[in-house]
Amino acid sequence: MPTLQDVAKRAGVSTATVSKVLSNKPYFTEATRDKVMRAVTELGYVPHLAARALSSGKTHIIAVVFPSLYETIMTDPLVLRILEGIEAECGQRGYNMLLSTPRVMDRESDANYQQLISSNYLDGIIALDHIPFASVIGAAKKRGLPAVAIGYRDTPYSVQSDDFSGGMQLMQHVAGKGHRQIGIIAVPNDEHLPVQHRIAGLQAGAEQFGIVFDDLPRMDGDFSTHSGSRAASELLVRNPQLTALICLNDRMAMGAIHYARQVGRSIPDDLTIVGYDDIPLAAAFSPGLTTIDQQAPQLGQAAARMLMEVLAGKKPEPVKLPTYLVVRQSSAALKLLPERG
Amino acid sequence: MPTLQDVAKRAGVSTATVSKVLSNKPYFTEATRDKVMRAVTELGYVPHLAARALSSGKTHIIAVVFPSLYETIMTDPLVLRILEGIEAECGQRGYNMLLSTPRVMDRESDANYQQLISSNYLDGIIALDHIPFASVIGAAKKRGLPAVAIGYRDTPYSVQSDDFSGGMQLMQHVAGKGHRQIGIIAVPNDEHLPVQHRIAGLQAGAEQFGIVFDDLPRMDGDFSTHSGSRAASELLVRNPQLTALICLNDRMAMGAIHYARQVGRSIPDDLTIVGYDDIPLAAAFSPGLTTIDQQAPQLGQAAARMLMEVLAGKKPEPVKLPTYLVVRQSSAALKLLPERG
DNA sequence: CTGAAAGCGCTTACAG
DNA sequence: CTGAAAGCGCTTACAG
Repeated sequence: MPTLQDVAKRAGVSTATVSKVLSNKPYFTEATRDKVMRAVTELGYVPHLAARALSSGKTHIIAVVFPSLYETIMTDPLVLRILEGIEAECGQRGYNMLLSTPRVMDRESDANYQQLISSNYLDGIIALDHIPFASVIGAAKKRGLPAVAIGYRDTPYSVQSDDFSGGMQLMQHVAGKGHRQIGIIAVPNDEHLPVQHRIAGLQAGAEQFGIVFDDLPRMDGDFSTHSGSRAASELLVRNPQLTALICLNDRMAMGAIHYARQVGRSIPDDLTIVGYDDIPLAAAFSPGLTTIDQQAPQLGQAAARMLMEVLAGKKPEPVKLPTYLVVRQSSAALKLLPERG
Repeated sequence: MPTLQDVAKRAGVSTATVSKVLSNKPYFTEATRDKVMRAVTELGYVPHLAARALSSGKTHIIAVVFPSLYETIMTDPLVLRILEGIEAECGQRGYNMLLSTPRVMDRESDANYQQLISSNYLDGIIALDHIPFASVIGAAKKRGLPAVAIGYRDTPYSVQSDDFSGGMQLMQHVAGKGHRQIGIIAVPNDEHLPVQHRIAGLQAGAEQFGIVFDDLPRMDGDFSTHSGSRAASELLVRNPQLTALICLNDRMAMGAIHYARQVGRSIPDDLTIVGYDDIPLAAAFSPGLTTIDQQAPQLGQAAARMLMEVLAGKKPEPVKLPTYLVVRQSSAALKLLPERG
């Protein structure tokens, strides 16, 4: 492989000059540039990134960190959509993304992560920092690594989805359809920061309709479809009067629908079920899932863009992205049942 | 940040010795090792990976390459599952994964990719090399970069799913249920190598049942749910006699089911629909989707393991992973309709 | 506008 | 078993 020295020799200039031309530093004449560029193409020269990294301190690699608590984060379709947004932005700017998925309960995995952020391999990180008791951004900050959090972490640079509004929109939709007997399927508050905000939003929405939120039955899962089925089962068995279930992600909603159908409930005639996230399959599900679009790709893109600004020495403002209610077929107005007796 | 020199000074040895201890080269005394390790922990030393890369030629980074033809590859749940397998293996071995998603029809994106594989940044690559006319592995081989293909590319190192058997299992299941009027929803053969093998498998399966495969109506989509709906619509409008649809991925199958229900067909009573892949949501879908489990995580893991062997100087044999039929509720035996007239 | 030279932080023969 | 020294391929003040 040809080196920068080879290029310099061929172009008849110094390595310093080649370096400056390649990194577009001022100033050199057009003639020099031409000579250099010709040599570059003739030789098929490609910069040695490790060498460049060592001498410049810049690697053009950013890490995308998706910590996981129990199951691997890779089963979550939302992750892919966020990645998509990050990738789009990084690709354009010539940055590469390194994927890191530390399991926060696993000492070895965590040690790997600590190594990585101290290794001078990374120009910065973007972290989906959702787990309350295990901040992945904190460690990066301590090392002085530029970092952007997707979430509610207390860092200078963060992008958030407006989970509070999302929760409120969801409750307003369901309560607005006349439902009062509403079951909540969430995850434990202390495991997921955005869920805390969604719950607060649900609560605010409930108040508007005179519903006492704390009286609504709630069952927590772990975001998996399976846990959604299980939670739905427990809720419905204990509270047969429920006419609607609000699930705080789409996969649990799909699991809930699956269960409800198995026991003969028809969605939405018998039971309204709504989700959160608007993953790609929410539209294809039958019935189509009413849910909250939390703009996952835009979230990723905003985070990447923010990190690029930080790397450029700017001080970008925090970003909060709006959420949108997407109404499909899994929710319907409450049917007035004939009075009993 | 402390350097290796600092460690050497503190431990009272040379940098060469520290380097050897850290990389576990023979030979040094236990006493030396202790001195060095103590200095390492006292100083909180972490190796500078770019420096190490420059002098050793090893980066401990491998690229995972998912080329995409049209839409971003990131919408495919299968991708995440393959990544999961690769990640599991790499994490254990101390390798980091760089994600690269070149759009093969986009010159700039492709140029980025070419740069990356020539940049000395990568110890090797794993590529999902499914697009017939655009080999992503070829470029890597030319650069002498160790590479493992997931797919049918003609390279020394590859792992494949047994798509032929998968196709055959699917057809055997459907034809075995008595269906003869079967519609096929695929993607164009010249866009996806595994699909060519699945089609061949379908054909072989059909023959066993005396079905002339080429007479079966076929409609191609692009793997998206939406295209599945559209393909189902075209097939069913033109061929109302169809009693089963075989779709070559789960997302198109879900789209097909969605459409079929909208026009009043009941699945599976009225129409059998099967998919391929067994993505996580296939089980939660209603009805549960009959499909082929192509062992995506294992595919990724096998590829990563194979690459590690190549990097260790071995010459691993190609791997072909079996497929499994997963029977759920979307397929049923053909009902004998009352004779006409 | 251009170049000589030092230096980034490691690893690796080589000699002892 | 240990160390001195060269070298990996760039970038960056600095001088001119």
